Amino acid sequence: MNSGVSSPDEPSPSQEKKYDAIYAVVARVPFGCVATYGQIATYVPRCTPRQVGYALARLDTASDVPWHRIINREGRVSLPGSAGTTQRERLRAEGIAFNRRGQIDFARHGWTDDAS
DNA sequence: CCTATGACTGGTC
DNA sequence: TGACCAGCCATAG
Repeated sequence: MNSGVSSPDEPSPSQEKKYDAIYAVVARVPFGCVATYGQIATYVPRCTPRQVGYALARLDTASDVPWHRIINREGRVSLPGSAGTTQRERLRAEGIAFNRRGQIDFARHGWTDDAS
């Protein structure tokens, strides 16, 4: 029966599923490569870069998703504080190098979905 | 219900 | 390259 819960459209699972699409694309990024929020949003219909950033922000640093491979269009980490430092460390551990300005060269590590 | 903010992007100057 | 503006969706108060 009712159990006291109406659950008209159970929003909880629905939202998680939507984020799952974003995580799936992020997980598609190979080792030693990086992608931008817009790039991820491009692979997820009805999803905007804002949404991607929000989905990743809701993630945990110990998540199974390689969120550290996601950077902004400037080729730089957008995470504030220690979180950004941690991301740089991870990228560095994957063989990703930074420019003189601390930016990543997309021509060198820019991920392309040519394997789709 | 409305307003404000955010791990953003694209176009224009 | 950097600054400004508008669009986008979700979460928080």
